[in-house]
Amino acid sequence: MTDTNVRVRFAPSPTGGLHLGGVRTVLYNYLFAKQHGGKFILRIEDTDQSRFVPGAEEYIQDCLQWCGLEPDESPQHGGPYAPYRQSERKDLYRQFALQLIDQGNAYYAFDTPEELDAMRLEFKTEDNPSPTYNYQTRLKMRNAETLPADEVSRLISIGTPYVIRIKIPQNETLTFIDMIRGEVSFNSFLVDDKVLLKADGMPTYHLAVVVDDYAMKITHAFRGEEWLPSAPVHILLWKYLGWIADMPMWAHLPLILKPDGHGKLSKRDGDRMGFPVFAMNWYDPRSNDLTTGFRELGFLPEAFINLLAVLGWNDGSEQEIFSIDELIQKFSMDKVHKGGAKFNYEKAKWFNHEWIKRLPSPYLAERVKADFTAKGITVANDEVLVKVLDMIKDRCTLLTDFYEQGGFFFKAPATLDVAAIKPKWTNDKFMFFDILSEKLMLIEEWNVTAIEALFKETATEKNIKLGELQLPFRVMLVGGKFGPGVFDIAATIGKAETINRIKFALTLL
RNA sequence: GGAGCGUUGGUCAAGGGGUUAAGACACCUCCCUUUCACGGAGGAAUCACGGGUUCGAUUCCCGUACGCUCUACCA
Repeated sequence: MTDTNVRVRFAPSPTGGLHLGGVRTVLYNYLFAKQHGGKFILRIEDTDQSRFVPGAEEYIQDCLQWCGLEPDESPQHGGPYAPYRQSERKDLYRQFALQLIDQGNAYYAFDTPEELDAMRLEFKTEDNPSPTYNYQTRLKMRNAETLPADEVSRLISIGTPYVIRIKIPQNETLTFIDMIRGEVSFNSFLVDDKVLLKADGMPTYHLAVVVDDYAMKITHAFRGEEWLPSAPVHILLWKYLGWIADMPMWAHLPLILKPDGHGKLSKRDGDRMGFPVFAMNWYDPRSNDLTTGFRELGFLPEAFINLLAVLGWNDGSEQEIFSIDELIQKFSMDKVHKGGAKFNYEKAKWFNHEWIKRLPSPYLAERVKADFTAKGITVANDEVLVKVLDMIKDRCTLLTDFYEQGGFFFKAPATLDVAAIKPKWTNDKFMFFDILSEKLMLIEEWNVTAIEALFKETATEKNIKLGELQLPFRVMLVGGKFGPGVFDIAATIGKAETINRIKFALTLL
């Protein structure tokens, strides 16, 4: 399966946070490249200067790094086909637009935005609510198809703003093989004369993607399903530019849908329903909005990758948990679903839980420590932290849960759930714990068996059922009704701390 | 409106002419556990609808419905 010629790319435009669907596209690109021993390229499609957002490009690179999906060639690291930022390749595109004009496959157009609006309004009917610039309407517009040649030259020479549009043939069937959907075909009569080169001299996506995919020797192009309708434009471009033999294989990925209702999943849905949509925290410098990401919410990159991989793909077996290496080995585009999938946050969390359970605690400790520190807990001894993580892993779904589930090992609980024990509290129980704290003092070998034995022995002496005492003991040490075995907790926090917590609790009861 | 794409339990999905139509998440019941979890056992689908083709269709073909995407000098 090795084909070192394989070259794929992720080509985002740097306009904001990196969406789930974007990361999945990256992932599929990455898996495909690695599987074939090829190259994965990051190319920044920043041809729309009005949508430029400072920091967005760096943010994308950081996300890829966090996910472990680092490109072989990128703006940051360079590569044999640099530059990898379309704004820096600006001059390249014009010559091909001009070539298309020479060949009669494109033409100059001088219509102002207002004139275009007027056209759309004029031709708008009930049957055709969105008229396009096409073989019919172009005859009624101001362009090189309707103006005499000398007028066109004159307009250009006096600096009239113009665009270059592709001249779509009137009736041609355009077909290609999609790696996921099989044969897909379109008739050109419904395709419009897309702008190739904008008035500011920048190419549109359509021109740039074809020129760059060719220039960068891209062999396979994976993108979201929303691009399917513009495929015929791209096919025509590959053809007109004379590169059709080098056109990449395409795969149009199914969309990730809203959990409720229908439609593409958006950042808004996440805000609305309380789950992340972006890979990492994204701070928008224009609106001052901070959007929480999967990373900051406590997701492991391993789990994030895993859940994205199986959102629309599976290997046909019952396996659901895949490491990146397994994915590289097993991923295959023809097993990608055709239909979109609704995003399910509950299931997403389940994947994280599974990964927490599987990953070794020392590894987890590295990722949990910072959260502990930020929340005011200092871990003096890493070994203790690892031991604690071993004990509480099963009850942590997100990395941030470790604080809730394990904080009391390092710091006495700030509040005790006394309401949980008060109703059944008796003076005998008070006496029990009072005596217990004295006796615990005398234990020489502080370990689970010693503590448990002493606890039972004292309970028998006081003639109280063990079950009646364990819950209060737990609340004293933990603060609430949760956590691993009480005696394990006592053993871990140490003699002095255990006694202190009992004594303090007794003052509240 | 048009075009393209899609449609297996609430969700993710396996399967694909003859099956008891896998599995997972969520939910419910029970077991384990004198905490909370983990773990274990159960529980739900006339495979969107209508026509064909066929001895037989969830699976193939054609329609219909529904949904989504696109229909910008945005990607």
